[in-house]
Amino acid sequence: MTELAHDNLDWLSDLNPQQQKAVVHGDGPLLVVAGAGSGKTKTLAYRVAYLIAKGTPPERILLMTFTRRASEEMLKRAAGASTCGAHMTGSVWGGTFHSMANRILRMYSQQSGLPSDFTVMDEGDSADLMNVVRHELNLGRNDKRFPRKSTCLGIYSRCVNGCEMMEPVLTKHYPWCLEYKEQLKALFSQYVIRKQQRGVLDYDDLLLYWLQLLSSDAMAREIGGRFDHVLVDEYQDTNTVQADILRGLRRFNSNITVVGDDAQSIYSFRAANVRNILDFPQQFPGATVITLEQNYRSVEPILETTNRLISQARERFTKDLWSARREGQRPVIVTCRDEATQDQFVVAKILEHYEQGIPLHKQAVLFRAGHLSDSLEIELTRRNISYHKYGGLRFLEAAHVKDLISFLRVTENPSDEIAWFRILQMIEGIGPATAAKIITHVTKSHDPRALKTFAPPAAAKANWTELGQLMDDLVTAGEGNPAAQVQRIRSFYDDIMAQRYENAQARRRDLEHIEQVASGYKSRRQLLTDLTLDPPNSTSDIAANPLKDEDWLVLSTIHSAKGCEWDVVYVIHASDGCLPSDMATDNDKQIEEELRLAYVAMTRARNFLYVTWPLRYYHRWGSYTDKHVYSQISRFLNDDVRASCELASFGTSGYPDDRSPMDDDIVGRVRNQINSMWD
DNA sequence: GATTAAGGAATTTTT
DNA sequence: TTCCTTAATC
Repeated sequence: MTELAHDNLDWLSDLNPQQQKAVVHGDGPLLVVAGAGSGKTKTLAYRVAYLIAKGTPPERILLMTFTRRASEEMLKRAAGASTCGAHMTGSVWGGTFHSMANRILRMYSQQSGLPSDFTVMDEGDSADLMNVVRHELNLGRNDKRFPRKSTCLGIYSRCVNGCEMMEPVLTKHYPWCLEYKEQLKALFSQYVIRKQQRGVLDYDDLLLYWLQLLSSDAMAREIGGRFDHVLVDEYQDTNTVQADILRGLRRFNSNITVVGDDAQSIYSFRAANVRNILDFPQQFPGATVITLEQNYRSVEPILETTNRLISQARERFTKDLWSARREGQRPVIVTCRDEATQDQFVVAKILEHYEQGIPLHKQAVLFRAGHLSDSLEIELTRRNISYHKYGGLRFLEAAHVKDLISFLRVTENPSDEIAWFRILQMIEGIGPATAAKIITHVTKSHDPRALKTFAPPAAAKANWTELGQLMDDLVTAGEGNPAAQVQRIRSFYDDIMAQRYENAQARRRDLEHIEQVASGYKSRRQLLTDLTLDPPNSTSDIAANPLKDEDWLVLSTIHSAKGCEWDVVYVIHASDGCLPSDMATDNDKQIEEELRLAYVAMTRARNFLYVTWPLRYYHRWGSYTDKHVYSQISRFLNDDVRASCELASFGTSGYPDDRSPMDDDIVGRVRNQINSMWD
């Protein structure tokens, strides 16, 4: 490493030999297979710092991560590690695939055939638009079994993200929809046209348009040529379109670094494809593969258990991980009498560790699905233990929040019909039919102020002028100062909200939070983009900061816990049916993903790991009886795994049974290719 | 054409 | 229980 010495790269000595090799890798494709807790973030951060130190201008580096927070975190570490400083890493292109697509498509909107003011729909809006089109096409009129809107969108999304035809997608994932194949094709084809007419994109379109743009040599040269190095984190969770985008970006330069762990691939429901990481060496010929196997996170006994757990998987890159942290408590598997007992156990342990000096925010409770923490949350509230919940039902999906945002959206893009629908239906006396008429009227002039020139039905007169005035004010306010616009909207919307929904007080607080968030933005467009592409993932994230220095416990879905670590981890509801989820036991592939999910959950623990499962589940509805079913322990906690753990029970007597731009043609081509997918 | 009432179906993970 | 669609009424 003579080279390092004369460049004063002393800070590299922080790394182990494998990490160092990855960091100083020269040109050409590089795959870093990084086991859980093996210093993956550090390695990627240091590589960014190294590239900059070696003279790559930061704005010529593209760093793609799973969340924006992850990229901010990484760049902060890069700045801290090296001598290059924060001012350098500040200009690295960092973010998610979707936010990067948004940025690129804004720059090249003309070449993509998109209006410059296009807006991005979230999933709910996309499903609503799908539904509008479905009714217009008269599909499944009197057919109760026609797939529901979210299922339709799910099928569409799978086809797009997995680059697969309808037939195999339906056969594999939606066999009960096979008989609707032709109707779905017609629906999707019209859905695509409708989005183009309205200047809206769904999540999938962001990737799809980006990929199509790169299919032209000229654009691939132009866009790919902006970056000397492309780095991708969590590569095991990318889908086929994303892998194709990377290949498109690297057609004329092979500097690409991907980091991931095939044992932690947990997003196949979003069409993520483990093959991307397994086949990387074939897809990018000449790739160097480096494996990181030393775990810095967990104590040895925890690692012993998680190694045994993941050994049940069939195809893997990674070998077993080893830890230098020898001493430690073995994981504890706790059988509880029922859910309430499980809550009692978890709370008691949390307090016990807290007394021992581990603050709440260094402890986390993990679970498979958002609702599985409902009863625990009630218990925590009762005991006055504050917590932040990540994942599960999201803030932006609440009706009143979507209502408010709709006003911003139509101001930004007056053709956004789903947003208009929401707004217009709020007005007393306007239903779907009148709303549709108004939308046609407003869309014609592409100006929200055109509302005033529409004669409303008599029943709607009262609020009509007020709404017109609001739209006037919003247009006049222009691009800037979105917080003031939110405030103006609230003055109109507050009464409507109070009338339409219950607990207006709580909802009002939500809207205040939005205003607070908006105050951090200079442009309305940027605010809207971030709200849809990078939504706050904990309700308390967006809360004003009165509780800022208070200590809080973390509750999280396993998916949202990816990449995190805590001193103490509680994995609750480790019973068959919850983990693996009943919804995902149709085939081996799904079950194997559930296994990886269990692995991700358990490898988040540094010092203490508790895996709990309730023996009885009471029926949720029909609380008048005490009917219950017995559950069995998760099939993943087999004899081998259990042999490495302590077994305990709580509230039960004894341990139960085991059974337990250059190319004018691009515009047309992109459009044609996207449209022809459904012919 | 809008609103409300009643009946029926379903129930994960997230950009 | 909740969400969503459909049918009946205003």
